[in-house]
Order: sequence, then structure tokens, then C-alpha cells
Amino acid sequence: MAAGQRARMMEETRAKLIRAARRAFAEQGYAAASMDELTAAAGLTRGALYHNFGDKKGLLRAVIEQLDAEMVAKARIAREREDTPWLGFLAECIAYIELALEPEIQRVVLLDGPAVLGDPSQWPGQNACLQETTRAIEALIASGTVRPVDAEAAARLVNGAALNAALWVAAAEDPPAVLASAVDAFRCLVSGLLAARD
Amino acid sequence: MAAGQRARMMEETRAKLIRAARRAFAEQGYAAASMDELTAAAGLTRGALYHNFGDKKGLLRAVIEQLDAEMVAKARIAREREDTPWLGFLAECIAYIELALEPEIQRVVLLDGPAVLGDPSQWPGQNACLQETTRAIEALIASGTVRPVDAEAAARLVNGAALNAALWVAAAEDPPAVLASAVDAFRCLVSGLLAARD
DNA sequence: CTTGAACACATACGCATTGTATGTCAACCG
DNA sequence: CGGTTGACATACAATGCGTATGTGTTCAAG
Repeated sequence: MAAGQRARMMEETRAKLIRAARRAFAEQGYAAASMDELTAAAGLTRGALYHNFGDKKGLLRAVIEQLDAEMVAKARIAREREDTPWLGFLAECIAYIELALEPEIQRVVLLDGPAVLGDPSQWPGQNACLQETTRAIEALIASGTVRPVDAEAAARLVNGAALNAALWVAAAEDPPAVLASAVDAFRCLVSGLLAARD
Repeated sequence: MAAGQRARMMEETRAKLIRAARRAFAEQGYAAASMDELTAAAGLTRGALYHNFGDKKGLLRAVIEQLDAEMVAKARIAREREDTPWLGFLAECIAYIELALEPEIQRVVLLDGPAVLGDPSQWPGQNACLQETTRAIEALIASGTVRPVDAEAAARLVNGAALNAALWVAAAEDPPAVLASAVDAFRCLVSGLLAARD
């Protein structure tokens, strides 16, 4: 077996573990997920886990990193579909709200992640979503579209609002209807950032 | 011993357990807190715990209920110090941000609470903070101060923004400075709810 | 006054789960 | 070809939760 093959196999076991972990963490929550079951479902044992990720938290970190990257990619697409920077920003935020409706993202990234790993802004990964939003706001401020505020602060506020809205929508009886009013209120709220109201 | 005494003693043991739990959960987090140590610190055993609260989650519920009540009380005071309903609302929200800086509230109510018990809006307790904010917004809408949006949605968004701001501030190197810019951005953001910008 | 039922809590046990320590087998290297 | 390293499996020890059971005290009925 060639040297490259070993590295590729290692990546494959990591991928298998992460895949199994995404399912387990999403369905049962981080605390209730058993590493024995999880690794068995991936056709491995806990040995592979501790070898590759150090501990249970390490696996969670890897899972979140992957989910975070997927979220950024989808939000970016939503943003780039719009014509103006401001509309792009709005679309990106609303995309976050809708993304957070997926149980996988909600349970793993929004609920268990902060509880187990601490504040998202301190993650090593480190929360590409927030960075993306911050940069978008910085650009909007530079162009005079948005009032001059601390971009990172605004990003944290907006992201927090979006995530909380998603939690609410997901737990509602009629998610589509609630989503509509959440998005409506969200548009209203973020218009406060605008230099000149539309 | 009189009949009333027994009930009072029972309340006292509940109070002792909740007091110990507040410390343990705040300092070590819910998952890492040992029920054996916790109850021993209160001068009791796990027997008392399971008799009074059912299980570990039950104790967490009780702790959160108490913290939630304290938060509402403090926020209400901040609101009533202001002259107009809108300024009162602002003061209430900012009070939430500052309250969330306390490790006890942050760790227990904002991080572990949602992760263990699920979305706050579904709590039986049931998140008096949110109800308070919702009612305030309803009043502001009725008086024409705030644009007509779904009050609950707006409350969730605003609360989410505030809580996230607090997480960010608490983890920052220079909390006072970051708090200032967070509050600044927050004022800017919520002005979007106003019917007529000030 | 005695007896027994209810209650608040303590003790004892079983089960599950995590992290580590050790073992194994194949791949590389001198 | 023997030794070492690396990736993973297995075995072990420790801890913690929930429950089942025990104990002493209070109240009520006979």
C-alpha cells in the first residue's frame, strides 16, 4: 500500500466518524449520544475515535466545523443572488434563519455547541458565519448604506436574533406561518441599521 | 412538630438544594456538576434530590425558574425608571444584556438551559423574560410607537440579540468597552422597530 | 396509648458511559 | 529481514445517574 493511501484511509475513517456523529448528535443530542453506538454505526470502535479526535468534544468540534462551512456556503449563494449589497445582506440573514430550521444545525450548532464548547466567537473553527456577516456589515458601512456602528457588534446582534428566531420557528406548531412573521419582524428590525430608511 | 413545620422544612431543603445547584451549575456547568457533591454541599444526599425534583433536569428547571424570576424583577425596575414606554423598553433590553453578563445567568440560563431543556419558549416556567418583552412590545404597537409586527416574533428577535451580545461581551478581553459598543449597536438595531425614527 | 400508614430522606445497587492503558497487526525503514 | 511506528481494537478502571429499598419520625385512627 502506498504512502498516500494510508493518509486517504485515515481521512476516510475521520469522515465516517463525522458522518455518524452528525446523525447521532442531531437525533439524540450531544449528551445522550453514546460513543460506543456511534462508532459501531460507523463500523469502527471507540479506539478510532480517541485516536483521531482526542475525545468526545473533539468530535463535536469537527462536526460543527463541517456544518458551519456548509452554512456559510449556502448563505453566500443566497447573498450573491441579490442585486444590491443591502438586499444581499438581508437574504443572507434570512438564509441563516431558514438554515437553522434544520434539526442537525439547530441541535448541534446552536444548542449543544455553545453549551459544550462555550461562546461561538471563541471557537477555533471559528464560526465562519459570524465572520462572513461581520465583513458584509463592514462593507455596508463603508458604502454609507449602514450607520457607523461596530460591525462585529452588529453582526453578533443580527446573528443572535436570527438564531433565536429559528429556534422559535422550529418549535412552533405551524412553522411556515411563524417563519413568515419572524422574517417580517426581522426585516423591520434590521432596517434600524440603515443610514436612510427605505 | 406541627403540620406546618413539616411543609416549611421541606421548602427549606428545596431551597438548600437549589442554592447549592446554582453554585455548582454556574461554576462547573450542568453536565460536569455531580449530584453527589452538590447534595453533600447542601448537607443532604441524592435521596432528597430525587424526592423533591424527580431528576437532575428537574433541579435545573427549578434553578432556572428562580433565576428567570430574578431577571424579570431587575429588568422591570430598569424599565420603570424611565419616563416613556419606549425608553423603558430600551432600558429593559439593555438590562437583560447586562444581566446576562453574570456567569450564573449566562452559564445556566443561556447555555445549559436551552441545550438540556430545549427551546426556552417551550419551558413550563415559562420564561417570564420573553413574556415580559412581548407584552411591552404589544403596548408599544398599540400606542403607535412601534410598527405593526408580530409582537412575539419581535420579542424573540430582540431577546436573542441581547443574549448573544451578552455572550460576546462576557467572553471579551475588555468587557466594559465591548459592552458599550454592543449597547450602541443594539440601540441602532431596535430603532428599526420604531414607526417614526427619532 | 398503641399501632400503622404516610412521608421525607438516606442507603445500596445496577447499569451505562467515558477515558485510558494495553494489545495487535500491517506498513515502512535501515 | 528485524525493529519501529502508526492506526486502530480490546480490556480495564472510574464515575455518575436513576431506582429500589431501608429507616426514622409524624400524624391519625382505634
